[in-house]
Amino acid sequence: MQPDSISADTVSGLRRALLDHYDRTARDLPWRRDTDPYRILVSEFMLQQTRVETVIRYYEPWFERFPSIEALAQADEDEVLKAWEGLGYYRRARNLHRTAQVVAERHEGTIPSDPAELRALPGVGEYTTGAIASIAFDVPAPAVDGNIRRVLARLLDEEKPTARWLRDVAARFVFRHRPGDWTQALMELGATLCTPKAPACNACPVSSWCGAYAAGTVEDRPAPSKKRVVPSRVIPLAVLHGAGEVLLQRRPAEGLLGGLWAFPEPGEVGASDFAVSVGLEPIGEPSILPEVEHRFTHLHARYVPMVQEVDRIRGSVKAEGSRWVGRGRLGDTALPVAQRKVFDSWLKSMG
DNA sequence: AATTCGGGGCA
DNA sequence: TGCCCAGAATT
Repeated sequence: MQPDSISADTVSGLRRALLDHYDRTARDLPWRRDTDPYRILVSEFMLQQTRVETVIRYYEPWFERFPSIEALAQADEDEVLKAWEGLGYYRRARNLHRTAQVVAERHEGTIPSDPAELRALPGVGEYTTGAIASIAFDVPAPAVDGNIRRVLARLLDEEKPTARWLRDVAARFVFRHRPGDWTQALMELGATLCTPKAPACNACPVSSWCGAYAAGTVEDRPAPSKKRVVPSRVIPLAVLHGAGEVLLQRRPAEGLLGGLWAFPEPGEVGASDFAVSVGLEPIGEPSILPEVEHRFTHLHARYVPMVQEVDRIRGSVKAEGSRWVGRGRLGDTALPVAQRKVFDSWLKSMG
């Protein structure tokens, strides 16, 4: 169905029914307590491709560390990544940090309400622009996330909603009187009733306006994307330790787990040879810790930790961006989940 | 338009 | 195991 073929009566009836339902049943989420732009900004960054239940554990602690956007702008990147540890998509954390700095330097510390200025901030895309503008500032800007995409595709019985189509439909549906609540009402519907599988159409407040419901195609809207084969990779890790500490290395800023700390990946080289290559003197024979399997979205990794004790007195590391950490001395070292498992496994092996 | 970015929860 | 989640940036 084309966006411009939606009647005005349909739009207004649908909006009223959905907002009434939202007013009665909206979940009490931490970022719905107020519309402080900094709190909304942080919530939208954290919620990118991440479930509400996951974000809740990180949300309030974030503001204890970084109570204001100025505090965030002045924080060290290590501390920012540590607060983000385990949340994934770590570029978001670095972008949020940079956004805070841009706001401090170019907007006098005030988050802009203008969509064009929001869109120019690092890590703020089309969706986040509309979400922040509407929720924090009551600007009637459309926003389309995964939930809203599904809801709109079903309402208009559209099998393959393109980005253009979604923009047009969302813009047509924007509610000028309550832009933020409207954005959230659509997302809430997708998260609670209009779910990908087994949607609760019998409980849906807008089923009488739903094209897919009328056509009996709800489960097929939108059409599933074609699946890709996820490659598997064996990744050896060098667990070099001495004096009760183990060597970690900062990963490059770009690419997988960028900016986080991890065990070095020696490639084809053995653990003892690798130790020598970074200026360390091996002590005794290398050993192996249990494999750690980890499934990234686009990669299935099998980490093979190769342990090698080294001399901490006679040698010193030549590798860039490395640090020694021991039991309970991780400090602001942000470790990815799989690396944390290897670290804990090493601790256990040391007694 | 297609890829690359984490991690967790659930059928 | 497969799927998807309050997506953005890059190509």
